[in-house]
Amino acid sequence: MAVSSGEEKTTRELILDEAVICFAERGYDGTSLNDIAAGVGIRRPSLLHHFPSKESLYGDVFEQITSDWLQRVDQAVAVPAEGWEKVELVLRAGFALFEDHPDYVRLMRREALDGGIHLGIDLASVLKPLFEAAAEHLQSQMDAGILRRHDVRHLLITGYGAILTYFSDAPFITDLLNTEALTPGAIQEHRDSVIALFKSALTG
Amino acid sequence: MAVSSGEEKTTRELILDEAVICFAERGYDGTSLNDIAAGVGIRRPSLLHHFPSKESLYGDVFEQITSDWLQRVDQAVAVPAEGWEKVELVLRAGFALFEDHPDYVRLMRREALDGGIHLGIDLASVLKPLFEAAAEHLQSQMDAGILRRHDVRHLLITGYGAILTYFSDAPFITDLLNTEALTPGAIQEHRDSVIALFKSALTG
DNA sequence: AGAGCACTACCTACTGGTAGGTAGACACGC
DNA sequence: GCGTGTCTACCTACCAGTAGGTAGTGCTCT
Repeated sequence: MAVSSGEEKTTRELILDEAVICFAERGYDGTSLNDIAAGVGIRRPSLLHHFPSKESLYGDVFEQITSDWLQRVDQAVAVPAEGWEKVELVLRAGFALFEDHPDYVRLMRREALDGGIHLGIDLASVLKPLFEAAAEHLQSQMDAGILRRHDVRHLLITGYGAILTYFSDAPFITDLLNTEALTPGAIQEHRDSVIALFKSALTG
Repeated sequence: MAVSSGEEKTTRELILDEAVICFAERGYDGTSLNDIAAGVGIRRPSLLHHFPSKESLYGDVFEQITSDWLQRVDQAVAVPAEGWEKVELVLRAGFALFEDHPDYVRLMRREALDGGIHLGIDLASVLKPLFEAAAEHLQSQMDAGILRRHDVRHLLITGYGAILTYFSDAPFITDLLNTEALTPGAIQEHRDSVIALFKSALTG
């Protein structure tokens, strides 16, 4: 074959990509190694040449996702802003992140659904520092009178639920709205709706 | 055995109860008929004497849940009230329903996650009439100037996500809050937080 | 006797994982 | 140049274990 101008993905990367899709779509138990291997175009034993076990493959998938995730959250949080503007920026960043990676969302949701710890993965320990940082920031803004008072932790959980659900339950919401939920336009509508809701609660 | 004073549950009912727990906890693929049978205290073939297949058992579980659900929703909606009061009543009814049956919530969430249609179950078609009725009611209240204007459908989806998530992701949220999420006190706190959020958006 | 219910024993299909082998790429001493 | 050894990446064939489901037996209660 002629030398390609673009870089080629390694088989390992192809497996990880396919695994994300399968695990997000059908869950850990609903996905067989045969499914993933077939998606890549190899046999199961060849897949197990790259990953020692199904569990370790799942662990690697999860690690990749969380690192992508945390990286983008850090970027979003680093933007200098105050009060409601900052909250809106973070909300928008959350929507942008999920819009780019709807599969990640469904996988995270499945993990949250299966409990704090599943296959050695402790979702809460990864997200807790972010949660606490956000809570303390919001609380200080409320104490300073910049934002209206609320129970910050429950407010954050409500925000988490409101955003995550739209993406994780997208197929269901598509049926409910009679519109494809994951089109940029539909996402934008929901985003603006959520932002308006929180704005009315936190400002004024 | 001596005649018990209370009525005894049939084996079929015991199986359904155990199946709800197992399917909610570990999902359809993660639950084996052996798990359910063991929980009831019988063997798998005995279970299959009462239900022709795993799929039909799941279907019956789901049907029981949705009928319980719709019944209680009808009760809640029937209460005469107007404007914000009505909204608050429905929100409270939703929390009460989920608090009584946290397993139902996780099962529904798994169903929503697996897509609108899974094993012949069409979740959206069951919930859509409710969704539409709620949307039209809210819209008419907004048109009459009783409630502040919002995109009602997106608002409803946000409410759905905010309430459902707290229960479906309870184990995860327990870790996040350092408090058992499903205690009456914790649920009440979250309920009040959600109600305050929507009140600030819909009134004033 | 017959219906209902639970049992043991068994089936096939498929799971994650292993064993062993092969084809090609690369480096080496001669 | 050329064999030799080693490495990677894939394959087929197979393993033990478990899944859902079936057949047939026997107990118990009416």
